Order: sequence, then C-alpha cells, then structure tokens
Amino acid sequence: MNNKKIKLTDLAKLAGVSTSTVSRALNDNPLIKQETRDKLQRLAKEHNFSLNTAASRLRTQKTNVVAVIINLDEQTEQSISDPFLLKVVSEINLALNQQGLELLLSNSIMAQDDWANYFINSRRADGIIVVGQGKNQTNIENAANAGIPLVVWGDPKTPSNYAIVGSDNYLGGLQATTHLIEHGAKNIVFLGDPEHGEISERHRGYSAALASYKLKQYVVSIDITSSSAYQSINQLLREKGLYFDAIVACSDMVALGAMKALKERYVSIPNDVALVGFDDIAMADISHPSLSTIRQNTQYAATLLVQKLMQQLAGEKVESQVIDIELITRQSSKR
Amino acid sequence: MNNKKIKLTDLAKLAGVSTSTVSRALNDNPLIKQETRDKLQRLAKEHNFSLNTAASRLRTQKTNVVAVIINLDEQTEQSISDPFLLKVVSEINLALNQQGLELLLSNSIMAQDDWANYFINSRRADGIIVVGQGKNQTNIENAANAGIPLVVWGDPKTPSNYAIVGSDNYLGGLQATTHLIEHGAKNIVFLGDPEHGEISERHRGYSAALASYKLKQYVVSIDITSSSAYQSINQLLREKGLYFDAIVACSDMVALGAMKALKERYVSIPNDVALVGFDDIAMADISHPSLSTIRQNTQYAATLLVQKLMQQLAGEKVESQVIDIELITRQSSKR
DNA sequence: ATAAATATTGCAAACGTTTGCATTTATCTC
DNA sequence: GAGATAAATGCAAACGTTTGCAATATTTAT
Repeated sequence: MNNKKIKLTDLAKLAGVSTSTVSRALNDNPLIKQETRDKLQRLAKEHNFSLNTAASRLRTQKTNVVAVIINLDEQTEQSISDPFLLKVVSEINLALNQQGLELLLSNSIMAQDDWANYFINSRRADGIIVVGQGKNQTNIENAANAGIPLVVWGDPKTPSNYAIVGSDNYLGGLQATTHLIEHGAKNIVFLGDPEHGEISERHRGYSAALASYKLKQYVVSIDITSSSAYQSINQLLREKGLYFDAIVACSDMVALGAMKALKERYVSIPNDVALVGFDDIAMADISHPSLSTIRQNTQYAATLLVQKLMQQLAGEKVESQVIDIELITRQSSKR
Repeated sequence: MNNKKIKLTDLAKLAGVSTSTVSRALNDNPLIKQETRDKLQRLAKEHNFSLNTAASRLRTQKTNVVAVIINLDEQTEQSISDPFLLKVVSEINLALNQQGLELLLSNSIMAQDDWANYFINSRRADGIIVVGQGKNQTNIENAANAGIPLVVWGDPKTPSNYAIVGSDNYLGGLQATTHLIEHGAKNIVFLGDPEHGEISERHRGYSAALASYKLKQYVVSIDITSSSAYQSINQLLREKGLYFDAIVACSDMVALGAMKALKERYVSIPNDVALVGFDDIAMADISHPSLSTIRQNTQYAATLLVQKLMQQLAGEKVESQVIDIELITRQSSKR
C-alpha cells in the first residue's frame, strides 16, 4: 500500500507532462488531445489517484455539495418517526447523486438559525434544499432575501420569495374529502395541525369540499404524530362518543394512529368510520385495513428540487412548482 | 448585503492585526490573549464572517466530515421502505452533530465499489460509517485492509478486521423465540433471509431456542420487505394451511406484512398465531394488535459508532461492541 | 517551402487558511 | 533598573488544485 498520498504533481512527473495537462486531462478538457487524456486517466486509475477536493474547491470556489436540512418544529417529534420525510430525503439523495452532487445532511442545525451562513458562507455547500416549511417561514425568507441559493419542499402555493416544490395540497385535501362524501360520509373530522405550512392547505381543501356539500367542519387540531392522533381519537370517543363517520388525516402516520384507536374500540373501518390519509408511505398498503391516501410523487419532486437549485445557481430565476397528487383508494374508505 | 465575501485577511486588516492572530483567535488558541480573542470573535460575528472550509481543509488535511453509506443489497428494496435504517442514519446524524462533525450521505454509491477511495483519498471525509453489512462483506473488508478508517453497523459477532457495532442479534432471536415458546407456541416459523448478515444471527438464536425445547424449525426464506412477507404468508396459508402457531420475523416491517396476511384470512393474533418482530420501529406500537418486538438501542449505537470512528482516526485500536437488546412484549404475543 | 492558422502543452499565479519559527511586548527576578 | 523569562503577536511558507496567458508543436494554405 502506498504510504504517501499521491498528488497531481506526482502523476505529472510520472507521465512526464505538466500538472496543467494532467489537471485538464482528468477533467476531460477538450484542450487536451484525446490520446493524452486517455493515457493520463488510465495512469490515474492505475495509481489509485483521486483529486483532493479541498484543493479543488478552494481553487474553483465550487463544492458540488448540496446541504439538505430537515426543517422540523422543535416541539414535535415528527422527523424521526415519520418515514415520509426520510423518504423525501432519500429521493433527493438519489437525484443529487445522479447529477454528481453530494448530500450534506442536517437536521438539528436549523435551531441555531444562521444555517444559511454556516453552509454557504463557509463554502460547505453550494446550495440548500430545505425539506419542510415548518410553522414559521421567516428564517427561510431571510435567507432567500440574503441571496442564499435555496429551494424548499413544501406547499408551492405559499407566497414566497423562494422556489417551493411540492404537492397540490389543497387539491389533495379536496379530493380526499370529496371522495369520502361521495361514499356517504356526512360528519368528517380533519385530523392535523391547520397552522402548519403544507397542512393548512390540506385543511383548506377539506373546508372547500365540505362547503360545496354544505357539511359542517370538525377540526381536531393535534401534533402531527401517530401517537398524538391515537390519543386524541381515543379521548374523543371516550368523551364525545362516535359523532363522526369519516376522518381526513393530514398524514398517513396520523391516520394509522387514529386507526389504532378506532380498532381498539371496535369501530369498524370503513363501515362506521371511513379514513383517508396523506403521503402513501409503505405502511399504508400494509395496514389492515389498507389505508386510502393521497400519494405524493416524491421522486419527481426530488428531481425538480435539484434541477431548480442548479438553475438558480446558474443565475436563472426559478419559480415554485405544483406537483400532481393521486388519490389511492384502498379498503379504509370503501363502503 | 455585502457583495463580496469577506475573508480572514480582510478581518485582520479591519482589526489591525495579522492574519495569524485572527486565525488563532477564531480557533480559540490560548496563545492569543483572551481579550484579543473575544474582540476578534465579536468582530467576526459582526461581519458575518465564517472560515472558508475548503481552504482550511486543504491546509489542515482534515475535513471533520464523516461519510455515511447505506449498504443495501441491490436486489432488495429494503432501504427506501424500511424506516429502521433511516432511523439509524438519523441517530448517527445527531451523534455526529454533537461532536461538531458533518454527515455526507450516500446510498447509491456502494455499487461503484471504490467508495473508500472516493471518500477518503479525495478527502471528502475523514472516515466512513457503513450502515448494514449486507450479504457480502468483502468490499468492506478490503477497504479496512487498505487502512480506510471505517466502522460498521451490523452484527458485532461477525469475525472481521474492522469494528462492528450492533445489537446482540443472536440473543434477540433467542429471546423472541423463547418468549413465544413460553407462551405455548409449538410450531414457530422464522420469517426472513438467513443468508443476510445480521439476520443469520437472529436465525441462529431462533434455532438454539427451538433446540433446547426440542422443537422443529420452519424457516421461510424471503426478501426482507413487508410486501414479500405478505405474499409468502398468503401463499403459505393457501397452499399448506395453518401449520404454525407463531412467527419470529426478522424485522418489524416483515412482521407487519405477515400480520396483514394473517388478518385478511381471519387468523387471530395472538390466539391462533403469535408474532414477534425485530427493531421496534414506530409502527410496532401503532399497529393493531400492537407488535411485540426486540428493541434495538439505536441511539446508543450511533454514539458508539461515532466514538469508535474518532478513536480510530486518533490512531487507537478499536473493537467490535455488542449492544443490549430488549424484548418489548405487546399484544401480538400475549395469550 | 514558408507563412499563417490551429491544436496542444507548460508556466506561474492564484484560492484562503494554518502554523513553525522569529520577533516584539509585557512581566518577573534580584 | 538591567537582564532574563514568559506572553503575545507577526512573517511567510506551505496545503494541492485550476486557469489565463504564453509558448511550442502541428496542420493547412499558398
């Protein structure tokens, strides 16, 4: 094993050419004759050489790194328990790698609120993808105003000075609710946190659907975790009885928590209470009864996020973009 | 907004001192008078200055970055659908941040098998944490032999030339199985892939438990996903009927897939078939009936992984370490 | 064959830190 | 109060790339 790390200069010496030539050859610069390029690339591989990214980043002022920060509200445990956010991250990772970019992950850093500075000024990353709008968008807004290159996964209809990619949450809420109404539901509970970025739009969709059928709203505001959903449905049944015949949950995890509470009290799903979730996580299909839900196209979203960030870095102006959702009907809403 | 990025030299000029002093002051070097340090740190904050990490990494030959690679077998879809692996990553992220380290995430890179070279030689990261042993450990072994600083989340009892941190999978399999036997199970199926790193140990524990009670093994080998579990249990019931009265699943996702198949065919859990999973993901508690399982202490594991990697980077010799597991009994195994 | 145009390579100066060593300034000792 | 020791700061050389420009080699046109 080579004890000493080999560098560009060494490689140049070995090949009997200048370092500039090697550098260009390895970067496939057409200035260099194809033949020479091939030779040098082979030599590099042979000697197990790879460029020192620190040096190259210093020189080029580019990192090819994108920071991804999971923007969770401190008060909720959503992040760790919710598979959906992590799925989004996973898709972003794939999309980035496909572009030869790397992913610097962060979830706790959001608290110390100079994250933009931390990542960009220090040249740790070229740009930032924020996953989740959270309850409070001001620090994102500030960062965007300060010229930080960033894109956000969230609700694209939110007015903003930065590009947001995300599902049509309003339509999702609308479709979920309409679907339940069309299957005979009259008293439909919205289970979630209407204050929260994306979710408030889902709630608006819910309201709109109810309004057009002249039905009454029942909003149950909870922390968006499955255990919180479980508890609140339990409490509801205990204290007020079964006054509803359907639930629109703001996420699948929430829906599954509610489902557990219902099943424990022998409330039949979907006959007594029909249920629609949001996200289409793996468990939606595995649960029993399987969970109807609004599927979000995370893969496409990830591609878009990366693409828009790159465009922004290239100096282009980018806009928010709405992604189609799809109602997946499973057992939990079929009567 | 400052148009030009401010650098160390500028700060020095502003303060009327040399760059060395500023550099040392910002790194809290005791060579510099406390008073000067405070003053310069304040100045830096005021001007929103942060060190250019590219330059500093180049100079110090250290990145303070750890690469985390999710080591999934290509043939399975485990990674994206399984919340457990992502939970581990999330915990590692926390542990790293606590040490002031950053996390470079990778999941697809494992395929192109010079990952060690890619991360370390190129100085993208100081060390590597591999999450999951996968079926084939040779490329990890090679990397370790080549002196790449790395630690692995997997089964610590696997003989290796690198440090592995992970649960006592053998004991987990043993406890899960014994628990079922003590609750009256006679014909216990092991559902999983006994070829797979960590899981083979769980299977060994299962075998040992059965042996000591002189019971017969029923191994159902599947891909470790919930859908695969669902299908195979379905097929089993269809073709062979209910010849078993308990299942030890190699993971919670697999257990939940099996549970769905059982429920669909009105097999009562736990009365007809008792069930124990592995991991204790959030869904284990939310499912109905709730799922008994072997809890893995991921948080402690993450801390250890980081700690051991740091020790290794400091030149110390580090050993594999077994982490205690805990049997969580819930409804799925109570009769 | 020669001049002009083009293709290929090399020189050397950055990029922004850190750090060994030299230097200055402050503190102590007798 | 002078000399010696200790504390605080500054000088300048790295770290390993990339790239504008200059220089050389090759091809083309006449």
